[in-house]
Amino acid sequence: MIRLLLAEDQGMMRGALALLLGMEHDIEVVAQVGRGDEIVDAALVARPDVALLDIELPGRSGLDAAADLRDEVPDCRVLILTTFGRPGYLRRAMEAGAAGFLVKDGPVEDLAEAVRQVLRGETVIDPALAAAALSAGPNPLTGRERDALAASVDGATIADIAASLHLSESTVRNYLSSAIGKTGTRNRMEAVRAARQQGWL
Amino acid sequence: MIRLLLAEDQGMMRGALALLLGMEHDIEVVAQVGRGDEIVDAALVARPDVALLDIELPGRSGLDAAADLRDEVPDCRVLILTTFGRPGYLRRAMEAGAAGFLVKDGPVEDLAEAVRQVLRGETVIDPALAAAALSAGPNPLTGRERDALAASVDGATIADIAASLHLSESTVRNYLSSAIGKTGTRNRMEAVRAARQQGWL
DNA sequence: ACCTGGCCGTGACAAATGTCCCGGGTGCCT
DNA sequence: AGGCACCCGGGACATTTGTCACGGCCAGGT
Repeated sequence: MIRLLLAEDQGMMRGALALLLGMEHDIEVVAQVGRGDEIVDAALVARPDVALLDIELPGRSGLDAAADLRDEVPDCRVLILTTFGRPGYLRRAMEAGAAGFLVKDGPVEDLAEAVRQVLRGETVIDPALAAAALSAGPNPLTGRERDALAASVDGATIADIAASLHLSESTVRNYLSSAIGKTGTRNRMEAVRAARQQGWL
Repeated sequence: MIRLLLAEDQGMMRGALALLLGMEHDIEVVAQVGRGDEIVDAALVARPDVALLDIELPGRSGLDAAADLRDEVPDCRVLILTTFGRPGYLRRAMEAGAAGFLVKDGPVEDLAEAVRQVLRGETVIDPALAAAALSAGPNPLTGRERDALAASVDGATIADIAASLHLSESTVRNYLSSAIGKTGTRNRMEAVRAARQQGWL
């Protein structure tokens, strides 16, 4: 029996996946969580063989949780399941030690098979996505540029960002200008969008 | 047997829901589509008793499709299933003649029961959401203010918006300024965010 | 010891944005 | 006929944003 942990914030999706995977004769869902910061605790208790993690989770990113699992529950293989096949996500997932990366498009039938593959030690990745990730190159943004961009979502003003990062307004504008340049965009909003698209952020 | 049409863009979610609902003894999934502009055609062919529609769909909004169905396939009851329980969405769903409104949180078990309820002529709505929709009041934005806001997502400049709406830049700025005032925000981005949050847009 | 790159800041400037006036036109309701 | 709301535009103005040039600090690599 493959012991599976399932982390997904949308209740209906989580329930549906749990039911479907539980119907497989060789899979048993031993833990379900809806928040990223509950993953490690649940894994320590339930001792799953495979963790199926969404990326966008409240509390803690599934990618960060994957890195945590590698340290704290090394026997557990990680399979990332996400809505967005962003190159940067895939790259970060691999760096965090994930064994597989699936997007929520594509048929459900693949899911159980992917779980079995990662347990056999194989790596499962959509080939097209892998190519995109390689061709896109790594994240060119520095840490602070990322911070500034991330803080500027939802229409925060320069003053807001400066306050939230404890920086001067001039500095923030320099970082943002730099990020706009690196993303090849015309303003904050486009830069945020572009960075999101790539999975930087 | 309840004949069901399922419209949902995320392949895995669609597949999972189809399998789960198909396992119910009294439900048969007679059509699955992944785009909003395929809903009416599919319904005309499959003649479902109930249509389970996501809102955010490529091609055409599930809310618009619900209005279409009321006109073209009036026997078919509409049940809206959405990620975001936004007051404006609920309001628009009701105006489009939907018989029910579910959010994708909450247990899958409710789903089949909700389908049966709408078929019996009952209306299914989360009470808390209904209260929020009533207390929020109707959409205060005029048609053009909505257009201008919608066109300003993703960092379009005033010039871009003016071009895409065939308006002068002055006009666009006036509309945006008005929308910013009505939403009680400080700039475009906040206004867009606030309007989205409410389900205006 | 030097160079590089990230980090943090200032000042000045041009461009974009948001606000407040104003005008005219239309259609709808009373 | 008047009032009202929406549509469309112009002009002036203050504010915000984005760019550029320029400092200094610190860590790492050669």
